[in-house]
Amino acid sequence: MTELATVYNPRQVEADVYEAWTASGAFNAEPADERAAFCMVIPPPNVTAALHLGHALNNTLQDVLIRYRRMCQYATLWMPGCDHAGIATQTVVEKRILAEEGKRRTDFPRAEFVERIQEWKDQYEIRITDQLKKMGCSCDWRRQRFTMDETCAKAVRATFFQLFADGLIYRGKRLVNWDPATQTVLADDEVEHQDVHGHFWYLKYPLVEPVECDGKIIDHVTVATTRPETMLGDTAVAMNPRDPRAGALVGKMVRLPIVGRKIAIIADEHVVPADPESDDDKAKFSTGFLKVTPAHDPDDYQIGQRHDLPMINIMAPDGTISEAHGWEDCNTPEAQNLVGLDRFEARAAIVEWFKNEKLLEDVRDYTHPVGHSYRSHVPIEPYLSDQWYVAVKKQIPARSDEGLIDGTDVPVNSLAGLALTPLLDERLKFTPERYAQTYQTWLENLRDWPISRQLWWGHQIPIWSKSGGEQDGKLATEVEKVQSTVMDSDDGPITYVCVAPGNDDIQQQLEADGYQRDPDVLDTWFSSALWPFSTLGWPDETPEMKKFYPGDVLSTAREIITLWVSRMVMMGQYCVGDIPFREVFIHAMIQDGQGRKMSKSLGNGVDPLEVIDTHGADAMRYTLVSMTTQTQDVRMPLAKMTLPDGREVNSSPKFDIGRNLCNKLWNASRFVLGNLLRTPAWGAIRPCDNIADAWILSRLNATVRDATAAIESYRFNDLAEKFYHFLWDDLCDWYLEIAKIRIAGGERAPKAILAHCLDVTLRLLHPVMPFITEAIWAQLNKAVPRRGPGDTQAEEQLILAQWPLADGETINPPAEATFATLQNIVRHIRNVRKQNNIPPKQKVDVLIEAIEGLHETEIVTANLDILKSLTNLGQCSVSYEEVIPPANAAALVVGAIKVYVLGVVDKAAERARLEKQQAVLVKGVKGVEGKLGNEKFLANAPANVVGQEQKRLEEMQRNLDAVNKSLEAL
RNA sequence: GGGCGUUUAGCUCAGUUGGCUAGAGCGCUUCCCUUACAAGGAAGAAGUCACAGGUUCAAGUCCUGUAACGCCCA
Repeated sequence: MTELATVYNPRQVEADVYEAWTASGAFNAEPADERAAFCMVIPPPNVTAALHLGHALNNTLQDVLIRYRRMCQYATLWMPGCDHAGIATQTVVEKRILAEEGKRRTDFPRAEFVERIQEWKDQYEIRITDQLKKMGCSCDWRRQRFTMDETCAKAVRATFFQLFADGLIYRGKRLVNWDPATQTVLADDEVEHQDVHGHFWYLKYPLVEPVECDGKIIDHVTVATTRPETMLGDTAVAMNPRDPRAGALVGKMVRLPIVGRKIAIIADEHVVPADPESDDDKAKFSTGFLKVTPAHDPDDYQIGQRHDLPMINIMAPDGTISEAHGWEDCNTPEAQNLVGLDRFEARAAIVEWFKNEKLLEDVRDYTHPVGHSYRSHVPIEPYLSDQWYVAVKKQIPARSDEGLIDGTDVPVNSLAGLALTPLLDERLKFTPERYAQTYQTWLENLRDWPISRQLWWGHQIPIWSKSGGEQDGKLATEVEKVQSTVMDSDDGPITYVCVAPGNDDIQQQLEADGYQRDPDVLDTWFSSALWPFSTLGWPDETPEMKKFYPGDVLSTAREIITLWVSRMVMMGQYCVGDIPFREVFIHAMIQDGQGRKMSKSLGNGVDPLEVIDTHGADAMRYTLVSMTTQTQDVRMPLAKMTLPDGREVNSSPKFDIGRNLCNKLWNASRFVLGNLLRTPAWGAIRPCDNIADAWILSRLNATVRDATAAIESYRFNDLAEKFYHFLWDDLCDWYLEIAKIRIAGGERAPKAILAHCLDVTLRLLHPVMPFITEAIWAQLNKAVPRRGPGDTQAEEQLILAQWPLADGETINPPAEATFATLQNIVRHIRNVRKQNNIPPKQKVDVLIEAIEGLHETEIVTANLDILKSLTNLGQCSVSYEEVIPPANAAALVVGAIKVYVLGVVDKAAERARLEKQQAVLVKGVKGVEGKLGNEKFLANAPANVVGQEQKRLEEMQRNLDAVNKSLEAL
């Protein structure tokens, strides 16, 4: 077989094979296909950056699933595409333009800047697509989508309009997670909590009039705070009503330093009384008095709501102190001095002021978690801001059931309820199951979803507004195209109009009438949530929607369960009326060799294309699949490797596993292909007649059975392990070696068995290792187009071939047990040879003592040639009489068979070998005897376990006797 | 603070409903370039299953607690 090189070279194979798949349309999904559908959507990678190893893992697993289903003859669709990733992409491009051109976003007209981001997107979309293709991903590329393309945009507009019409979208002034660096609001889950080493500052607030309390005159109260700068916006001081001082103090007034504002002392349960001995930091550091800043702290906001306190915003959106955003009593010179300072500068200045005024009572170190922007990494500022929200726990109009989901405050017919119900009904399943809890807890505690983002890159919010409350008559007539509402604001009533997609004329009319479009864009997850059906053409009733929705499986990482999975289910239910997938598979996170997240800043990232360069795509895929266990993290020790072209890249020796397996498969195939001349038809052979044939076919079918079960239950590592073991240990180490001997002896049956085994192996490995298997398949088709039961013509392309079906009748445990006897004899003889330092090339003679008529005996006598060849024997005779152990012979016992290896001269070595065995056996016998002597064991253990132990004891005893005899004979 | 995960051979990890004389790959030792493969073959060595209790005839596996590391949520 000269056509195949002795070492597998993926570079020579991968591009051509991928091209062949594309050319034959193997990836294409057709809605008219009458077979059952199987559909997955790719979790759209962000166009922000190229794919990393985590993407490689996720997309490999998806490709395994889709290829498996394709081979099971489903009408498969794997929908590809990318996500515009609003804030991330805009930030990256802004940084780059600033670095390269020294220009800021605001130096460009909006359309022009968006155009620049678009260029970035185009470039990375191509790069990402290329990466996926190199990995072998079998997506239907004709259908590739982008979350901001026209099709997806239409779905976004339609969904937004429907939500608006249902009253589920509202504008609210709320405390939001504000990122002063990127100047946008973030959702709760976009905030990362990090421990920060900070301080508690103890500030004295003077009472307007001193108060007598417990016989002492009090002229001030002391509040403890980690954020002194917010004191400018304080509108109360709160204390716990059970505090003994509450009677004297609640209702009294305090004069706020710097500002001079008079604020009241109020009573609220939320305040933790001071307790220096407490383990709880809140009590330990508390003074019993809490400054209340409703506009700058979520807890204070709640207190403000309860006590109807004013909310004073003292900051500008960029995080500087400002009197222009709701702070009206900024009159004192001290306060004016602070205006314009950054929040952290203001903090220092205020602490300094308190110190100088002798109003700083104490400073204590304090480490506490602080929310940071997942994007800019600056501390989040709780900020009062107007934003659009989606009401997630509001009853959806025109839906009859108004109850709550048991044990929650989630209405069945709210968006959260729509996402939660399928999980509780078990229509939606997570693998591993534990992640269902994450999903459920999230939804049960869900708060309204802020969807506006102060960005330019994204879906601009389709709302036009004009101040004034007069309802335009025109607007009320066409409710299918236009919906409007009037809301109050600080500046009086404002009319908001939402326009359905495809009504440019109405939009133009509105703008002519003085309406202005909201400049903000939608949260990226809004469009991502629609991905499973926007990509299929919803809201139009396309053939794709009919055929492929709902989809089947979503494969993704755990950190995305709340951000994305929950919202897809929510919107799928709301928009289409069904869940977007039945199963969610959550894969592990790949860490580096030290258990750290892979990241650019640590320099421990791995580019899948570089792994493909060092090891090949199939090797990468196999290794990733074999690492996919049910745990949540896997480690990938990294190593620098040098490519033939001199580039030094990050890769990992772990990928050697896959590369070695590819090479093994390649060479085993070379051997098989080189031995297929005059292969008999399957119908012409009798595989049951030969123990090795019966054995390998049993192993083959058991492997098919186990591998299928593994893939069906997402046990990817199991899948990998099963076929690895079959290919390497069973097929190559044993069957191939035996086939060599038999073929050399003129037998032709092994050729048919080999062809069939290779055929099924290729099918089995194909989803994981598509390139190499497809390449070998083509060669096998040339050599033996008909192979295996039925002798039918093999499919032209492996990618479209039938997944193998395990034939239960061929799985043959007795044959496997019998073959194991042969294997054991071989292993024992080899062991004796090695332990006695017999050179590999030196033949040794063997005398076998067997009991006539036993099945084992027949098998051994029928396969003496194989035995001789596998262990390099000279003479090999069989005796049915008891043999007197010859001198210089090593004795072995395998079941009822005794083997004497003759002429073993190294007495010391042989004694060592026997004594070691003896020790193991003595220990084993003791252990089992103990068990069998225990009445409770006999009474309680199931009969088969007891029987098994008895059998084991007999066998060990027999072996021990033989070893003892041999030792004596020495 | 709440939830989750991990701890098994030098390294990376398996170990389904308890039945184990605890497995794999890499690495290690010894031998072999045998006409599929040295990215290979053969034979080996190597583990107090984190720790402490408990349940059971039987615990790596179940229960309780402890410790270390990590992740998510507040």
